[in-house]
Amino acid sequence: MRIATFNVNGISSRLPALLEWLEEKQPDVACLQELKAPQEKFPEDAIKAAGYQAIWHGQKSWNGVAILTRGAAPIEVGRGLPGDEDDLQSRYLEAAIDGLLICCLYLPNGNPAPGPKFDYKLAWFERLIVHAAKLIDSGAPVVLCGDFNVMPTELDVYKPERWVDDALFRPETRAAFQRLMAQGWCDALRTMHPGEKIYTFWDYFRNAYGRDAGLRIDHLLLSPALAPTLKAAGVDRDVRGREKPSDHAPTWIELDLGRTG
DNA sequence: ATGACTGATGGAATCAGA
Repeated sequence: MRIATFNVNGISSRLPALLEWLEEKQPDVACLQELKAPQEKFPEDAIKAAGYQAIWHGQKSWNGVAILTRGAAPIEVGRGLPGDEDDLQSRYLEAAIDGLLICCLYLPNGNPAPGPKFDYKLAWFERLIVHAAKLIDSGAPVVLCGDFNVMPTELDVYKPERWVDDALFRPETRAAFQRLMAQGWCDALRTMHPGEKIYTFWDYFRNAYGRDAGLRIDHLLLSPALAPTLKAAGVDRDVRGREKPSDHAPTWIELDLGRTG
């Protein structure tokens, strides 16, 4: 089973690129972030015509997440990250698919830091850590994936010294990510490619893609029950080099679910 | 160190992204 995460940076303007990629790679599951569209503006018909069923949580102007499936329909089990009734931002969606629990997230950017946006990022992170602990404890096969807006280590940044004060790389942010990982999650990309330079995002500024000035901020984390099924992982880098691209590239894993028994 | 680009909104200029 192939599962991908892709921050599309606006599903309306990215629709042609998204459909091209879906047709090409045919992932079984695609988690999307930054729809930047209200609930009623999700291009449901075009997605259906491409062979996918979808659930989504839209929001006007910003945020927005979706889960697409090619086989069985996604069964929604959660909308919005638990822990703060007043948080109205559309950043979390959870679905049961083929016996797996797929969690699609868009963690806040948090810049400028310090400041209220950074505080929101860290608070959101704490809620995620609490929720993720429950998922781990359940023993269920879980994929926790999306745009985490965190570079976990220096290897994940083209020029670490320039990012130390940035919300995506500050010590507090990296520490939060480490605490999440300490629950027992498997960072699929890093596990399959230890020590390798892998990026999932390149800024639109200054020809960042051409210079390979990238960041690894989109992640797929596997619960212990699923980690042994990991067969392959990668980034569809070329998608970032096409016409009207998102600033993120699709990032994916391949699971061999036959091995779960 | 910043924001050279891009998208959404709304119909120009501003916010947000990372």
